[in-house]
Amino acid sequence: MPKKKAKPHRRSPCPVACTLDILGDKWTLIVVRDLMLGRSRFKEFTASPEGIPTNILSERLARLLEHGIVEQVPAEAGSKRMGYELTEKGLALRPILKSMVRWGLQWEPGTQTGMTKKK
Amino acid sequence: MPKKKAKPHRRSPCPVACTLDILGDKWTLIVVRDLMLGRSRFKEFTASPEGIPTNILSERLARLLEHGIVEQVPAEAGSKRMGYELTEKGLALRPILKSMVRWGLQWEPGTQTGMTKKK
DNA sequence: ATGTTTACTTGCATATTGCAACTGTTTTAC
DNA sequence: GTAAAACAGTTGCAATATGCAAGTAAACAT
Repeated sequence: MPKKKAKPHRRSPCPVACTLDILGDKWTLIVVRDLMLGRSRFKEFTASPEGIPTNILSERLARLLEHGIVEQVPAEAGSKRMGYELTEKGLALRPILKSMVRWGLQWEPGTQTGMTKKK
Repeated sequence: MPKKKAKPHRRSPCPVACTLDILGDKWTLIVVRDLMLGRSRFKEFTASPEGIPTNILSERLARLLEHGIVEQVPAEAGSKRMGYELTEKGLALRPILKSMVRWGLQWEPGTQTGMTKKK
């Protein structure tokens, strides 16, 4: 077997459950956040302060590709190396991220924005 | 040791990361969804179509209590049994849930609301 | 051509999940 | 009041996922 079949497991038709089937873990939305901030290369994601392990990053990017949330594009014009960027479906996650930012800032003391500057 | 110290582990001061430290898994927001729909008893949560295992539910409710997202109230007036309900902090999660509902409905075919009726 | 950076993969120890069975209370029925 | 049923979990264990370090191969820079 060259490839394992993707799990078509959807726990229920509830849109919340379905969204969590795709994004419901500790790391996926961190990657999406970085993508929203303009990161696109593998190395850039690993450089974020949360320190995502490379095997996890690799697996999450593959899943996001599979679900059409990110796509691969040449990292630089004419380069063979690839970067990742959000599709329209991925960009549509912005309200979720935004509401999480608001909730965190309001209810979890010590949180703050701006430590994940682009450079 | 009567009790294990709660993990004060916050991966970074980012509000997204912090929110995910608390809610970032497959089940927690399902429980919050049920609480928003008016569920409050242990049995009611296990009755949802996703079928949360009882040990997971137990652990998640404990964590939500710990973070002040839910509180315990007598299930019925004068009853010894307790139910759970959202605090103000918990109710403040509504925008997150709402944006997940919207995203799921728009981008994941086959999702629908209304299958989790109160009774 | 050689060395460095990038983008991963692999192996393995540890932690988390999921399942089923079991336990102690509380409530309901008689 | 007593017995049975329902409720709210806990416990044990197998399966899966995570986290870490080390390794590898292609791309790029010199």
